[in-house]
Amino acid sequence: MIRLMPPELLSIGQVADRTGVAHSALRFYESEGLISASRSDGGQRRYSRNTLRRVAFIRVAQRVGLSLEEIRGALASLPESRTPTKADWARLSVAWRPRLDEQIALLQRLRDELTSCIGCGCLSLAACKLYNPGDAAANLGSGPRYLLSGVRPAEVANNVTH
Amino acid sequence: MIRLMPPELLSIGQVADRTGVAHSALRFYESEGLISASRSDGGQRRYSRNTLRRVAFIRVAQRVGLSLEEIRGALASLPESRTPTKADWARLSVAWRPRLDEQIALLQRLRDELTSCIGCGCLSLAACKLYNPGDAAANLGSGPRYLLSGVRPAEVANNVTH
DNA sequence: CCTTGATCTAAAGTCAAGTTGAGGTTATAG
DNA sequence: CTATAACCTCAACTTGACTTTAGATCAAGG
Repeated sequence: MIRLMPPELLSIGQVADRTGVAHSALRFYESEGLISASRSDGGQRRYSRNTLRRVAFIRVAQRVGLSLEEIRGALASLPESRTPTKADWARLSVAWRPRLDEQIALLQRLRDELTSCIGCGCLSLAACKLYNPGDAAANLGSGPRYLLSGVRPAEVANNVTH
Repeated sequence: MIRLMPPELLSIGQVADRTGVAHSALRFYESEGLISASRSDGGQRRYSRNTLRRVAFIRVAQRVGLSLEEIRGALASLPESRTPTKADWARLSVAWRPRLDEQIALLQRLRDELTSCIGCGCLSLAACKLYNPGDAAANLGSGPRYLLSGVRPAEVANNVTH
C-alpha cells in the first residue's frame, strides 16, 4: 500500500510531488503562515487535501508577481477552521480579478509604448509615459519586488524623493 | 552655474535625479556591467547622455519581470563604443515584442482560467491548465525570479523531478 | 583659500524566498 | 525485526538587487 494514513491526509512528500513544490519550500510556507498542517503521532506533517489548492494558489499568485506577504493576506480571507468552500474560493477569485486586469493593462501599455516610443523618433524613453508614471512603485521597497505590484502611484507620490 | 562639465556629460547625481534611480543603484548597475561611465580628472563618474536611456530601459525591463542578467544580455546587443542609434534601439525593441506578448498572454490565461477553474465546479486548481503548464519554470532557478520569465516548458521538461 | 555639498571606494548589511546540511527520528516493506 | 526511505529541527548559506556606513577626496561658490 502506498497510504496507510489517516482518512485523507497527505505527507509532505505527497504534497511536494503533487504540487511540484519542494519540501523545503512547503516547510518555509508553513513557517510564514501561508499553509498549515497537523501532525502524526510521530510528529510528521499531515496535510489536509485542501492544502493542495492553497499551494497551487500561492504559486499562481507568485507568477502574477505578488509577494508572499500579499498572498498571505489573500489567503487569510479563507477560513482556517473549516475546509474552504467553493464560495470561499470564488470570493477570493473575484477579489483578484481587478488585480490581474490591472497587471495585464500595465504590460500592454508597456508593450505598446515601448514600440511607439522607440519607433516614433522622439527616442525619449525616459521622458515618456512608458517610464515615468508607475515608476514610483519601483522605489517603494528595496529591490524589484514591487514591480508590477499594482501599487497606485498616488500611494507613493510623496515618496519619490530619494 | 549648474554644469561646468565636459560637453554633454552627467554626474551621478544628475543621472540619479533624472532617472529616479538611486546613486547606489547606478554604481551597482555599473558593477554588474549594465551601464558604464568615464571618469573626471578627479575620478568621479561622468555619464554620457545615452546612459539615461539605458537606465530607463533597465527599469522598464525590470517591470516586465526580467532579471538584471537577462537585461544585461539585451543591452549587450547595443554598441558599447558609439552612441546607440535609433536603429539600434529599434532592433532591441522589436526583439522584445514577442517577449512582452508572451508575458501578456500568460497573464490573460491566468486570469481567465483562475476564474473558470474556480467557478466551474471542478475546483481542481492544481490539476488544471492554470497551474501546471508553465510550472516547470518555477523549478528552474532558486526562488521566484524565473516566474513570468517566459522559459519554455520544453527547456525544463526533464527537470521537474525534484 | 576655505567650506560645503557631491562623489569616491570598499565592505557590510538587508530583504525575500528559499536551499542545504548535520544529526536524529519515524514509517513501512519485506 | 530490521533496513531504508521519508521526515524532523535548527542553523547557516544562497541569490538577486540593492542600501548603508565609514572614512577619504573632489568641485565650485564666496
